[in-house]
Amino acid sequence: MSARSGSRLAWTDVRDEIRARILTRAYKLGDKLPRDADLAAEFGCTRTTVHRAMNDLAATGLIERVRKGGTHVKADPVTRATLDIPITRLEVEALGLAYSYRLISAASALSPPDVMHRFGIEVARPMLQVAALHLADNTPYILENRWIDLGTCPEIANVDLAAHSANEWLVRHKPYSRVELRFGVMGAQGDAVQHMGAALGAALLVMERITWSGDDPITYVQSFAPQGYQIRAYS
Amino acid sequence: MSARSGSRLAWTDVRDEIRARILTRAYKLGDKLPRDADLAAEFGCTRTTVHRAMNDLAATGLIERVRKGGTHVKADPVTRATLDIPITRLEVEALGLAYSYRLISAASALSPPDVMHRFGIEVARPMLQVAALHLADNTPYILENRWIDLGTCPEIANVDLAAHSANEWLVRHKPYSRVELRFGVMGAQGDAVQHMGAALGAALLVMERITWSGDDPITYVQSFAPQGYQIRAYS
DNA sequence: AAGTGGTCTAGACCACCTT
DNA sequence: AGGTGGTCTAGACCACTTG
Repeated sequence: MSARSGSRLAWTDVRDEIRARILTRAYKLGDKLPRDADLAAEFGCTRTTVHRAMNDLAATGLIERVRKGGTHVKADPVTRATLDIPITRLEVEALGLAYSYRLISAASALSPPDVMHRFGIEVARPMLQVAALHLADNTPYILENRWIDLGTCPEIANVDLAAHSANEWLVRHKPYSRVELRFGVMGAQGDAVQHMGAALGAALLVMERITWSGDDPITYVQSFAPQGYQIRAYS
Repeated sequence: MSARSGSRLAWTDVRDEIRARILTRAYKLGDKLPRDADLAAEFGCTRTTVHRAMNDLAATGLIERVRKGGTHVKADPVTRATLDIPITRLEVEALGLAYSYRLISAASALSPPDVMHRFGIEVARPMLQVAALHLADNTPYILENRWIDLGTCPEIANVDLAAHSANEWLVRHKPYSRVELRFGVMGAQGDAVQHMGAALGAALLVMERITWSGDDPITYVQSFAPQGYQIRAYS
């Protein structure tokens, strides 16, 4: 146990000790762990403290907890990590590069089937479609093709999208309650070739972001980044 | 407030109410929120319950908490999401496809500088380099180029890597305490062309995974996936 | 039906950071 | 220096799910 003797036991100490037992295989994959109450007795702390430690381990995907079923070390561990995506302008500036932004087009239209599918809606809704290019030191950084729900977000119609990116405006003015991200890859074609100066077929990272406020669609963005762009996640 | 009248207030109700106030901009970006104790009084619950609700919101990146400084709605929100990456075999099988695996090469070597850099170590260590191909319905699914630390993980030398993928063996036998992931993109070349049957320059998703047990390196993998491969994250 | 984790209260003390 | 969030205890009740 890593707690300094004399000091009270912290929940992180309990967590680290349990994790250590799993790492050293004192508890093996699939094993059932003692009940919270028994661990609390062993560690000389409250069940609440053990509970918090176990909760943290469950959140990282190392263990699984089921009422009455008890706590088990996961038999098929998954690699779980957390991903932070800042506002694109801040991301560029954090790299020490000069940010600029160019509006390509903005037009109202009913949501096409693929966009409806992403949002999980059955009926087409009026949306604003915005294409824009983010640049770093005048080099294309991210090309985005975005759909914004005009029902959920009517204010966007009055925003000067040539001056402020929809990315930044939405993040600052329309907090979401749920988000889904998808990452993939494709060869450059069409707009990407035209606006990013990419060679036809050049490798592009494709990033899709879908956000909702409750069950209401906010925005769906398809972003394209050239080779060299990197996304980081950590545990 | 969404709690059924008569029932006790749950921490999720408090969280949802606070979140709703942020979404509706009753609390604006950058605003300071009331002290936990005041919110507890308003909601008629304990400070502990408010604390748990606020902690959850802080974990999703919506608010920021500082001792003595109080709780603020984040002024520069980030899109935060969680990513799960299963064992590759299970991922393929979950798609309803037939999984197979082919060992390409395995050889001991001292860690080269780029690998040391990924692990954040200064001194070269003996490692096992393993190249392997995962297939789905006999089509190349993921090509991986892996380095395994023989100091942290000597047992790997006795594993029949032609029969079991290092991916699965490590995940099952060497739980990590920390992981870092990176995603990028590149055009196919060298091994990718040779082993995946990719056209030269074809877009490939590059996924790097670095794991540690405490401060000890476990493995560094560079994985390549062809167009069509997709990674999902959610909040 | 019963056992296990999940949550809430009430109170206390602590640690950290801002003022 | 003082206020705020962070944590721990002790006890109770609840909810889910398994045997």
